[in-house]
Amino acid sequence: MGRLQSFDRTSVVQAARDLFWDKGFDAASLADLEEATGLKRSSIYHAFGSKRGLFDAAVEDYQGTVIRPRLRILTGPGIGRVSLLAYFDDLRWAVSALPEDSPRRGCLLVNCAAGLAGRDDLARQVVDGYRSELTDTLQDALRAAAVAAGDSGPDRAPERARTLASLGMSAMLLARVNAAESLALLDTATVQIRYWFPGSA
Amino acid sequence: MGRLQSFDRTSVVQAARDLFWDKGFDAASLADLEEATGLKRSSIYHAFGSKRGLFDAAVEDYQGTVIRPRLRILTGPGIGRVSLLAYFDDLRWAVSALPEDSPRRGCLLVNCAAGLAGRDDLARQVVDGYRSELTDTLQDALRAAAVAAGDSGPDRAPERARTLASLGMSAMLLARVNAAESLALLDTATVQIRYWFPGSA
DNA sequence: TATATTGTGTACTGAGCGATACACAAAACC
DNA sequence: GGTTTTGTGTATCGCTCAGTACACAATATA
Repeated sequence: MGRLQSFDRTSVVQAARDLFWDKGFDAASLADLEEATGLKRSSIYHAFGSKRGLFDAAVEDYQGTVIRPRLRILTGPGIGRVSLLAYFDDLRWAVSALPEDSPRRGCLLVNCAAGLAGRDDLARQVVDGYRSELTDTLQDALRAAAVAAGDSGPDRAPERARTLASLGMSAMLLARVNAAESLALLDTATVQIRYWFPGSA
Repeated sequence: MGRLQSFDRTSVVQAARDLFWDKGFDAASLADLEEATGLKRSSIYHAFGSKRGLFDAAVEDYQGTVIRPRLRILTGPGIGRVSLLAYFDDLRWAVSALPEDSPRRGCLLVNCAAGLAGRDDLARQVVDGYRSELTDTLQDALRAAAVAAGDSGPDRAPERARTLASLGMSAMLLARVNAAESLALLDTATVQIRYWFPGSA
């Protein structure tokens, strides 16, 4: 054995994550990453191998700490109408709670879709995995809501799931361009859900 | 007077446009631009002032040759249900007609939203202008369709316009990640339109 | 044809990039 | 405590970037 790591890996990865979230992979320089993480580049390269290695770790953290907890709302208690509304409410909170210039505006993976994913197969797979997981989870919740509402008509869940996923992704896309319109898109999602599944609230 | 420009400005701008469309502002280098346009950098700087100047010219061309002609479908003959379906049909054609590795996949402005627009106010304004023009135009067509259908209920045009704009933008976002899913989103839009305004086709 | 004006080609600049070499520091094991 | 193993700091690498200096080419005007 030898010397031990003197930094907390998680907090370093999350500092890098926030920087990538803010500026994207290309625009985040190693100098920026040194400043954000407090590490010298030798330590970064020793621990993560490359800028890309650190980015991949940041994406993994993002999935674990941002994406999955959010998706869990959809599958959690009240799966169906309630969980769908809670999901978009959570998204709405995330967009409106952050200051206009917060580094965490929007979605790291959505930004990635328009950038890295255009020329990097791995990034493309990650983004598409997120998309399909979101759509599938929305679809399950929509089916549960339809069952609870006694809806016995044709299965509209696939197209409704695509519509809701689309509203969520667009809202993330617009979060850094026009926060008010981003919120309007999320409100549109809840309006749709209430329209499909009329209820008390 | 002096020597005359020996190149066709429009074709140069469009070559640059396609490169920016493909790689984005940052990833498109001046060496790439020289190769794509056939111009040496002295000529580029003489004619456009800077890389950004060429980019702005490219965006302007993009709006004039891609965005506006497409929006004109929505306001043109058959405004309402027909024009809405034609619009998404045109978008669908654009996504499916291009080869998997075409430089023109997706939308220059949508890519810009996740990249440049995050740190550049001018780019942000252009992107938001596009968004609002798209939404407004969709809303007009939706109102026309509602009138034609004799729909006298509450005005659902605003939320429907947001939903359709969202589907269009998401489809552009996903065009480079998963073309099949991009098409599925566009199909979802036409399904919605047909659902809102039942008709013969 | 002489001159003024403008476009083009070549060669280069300084700055910033990701990545690395290597000496040194520190902790676990014998 | 000496040795081995591993983390950290400094200094720098080679490269690419956007942008520029300047000579030369070409054409409209006088």
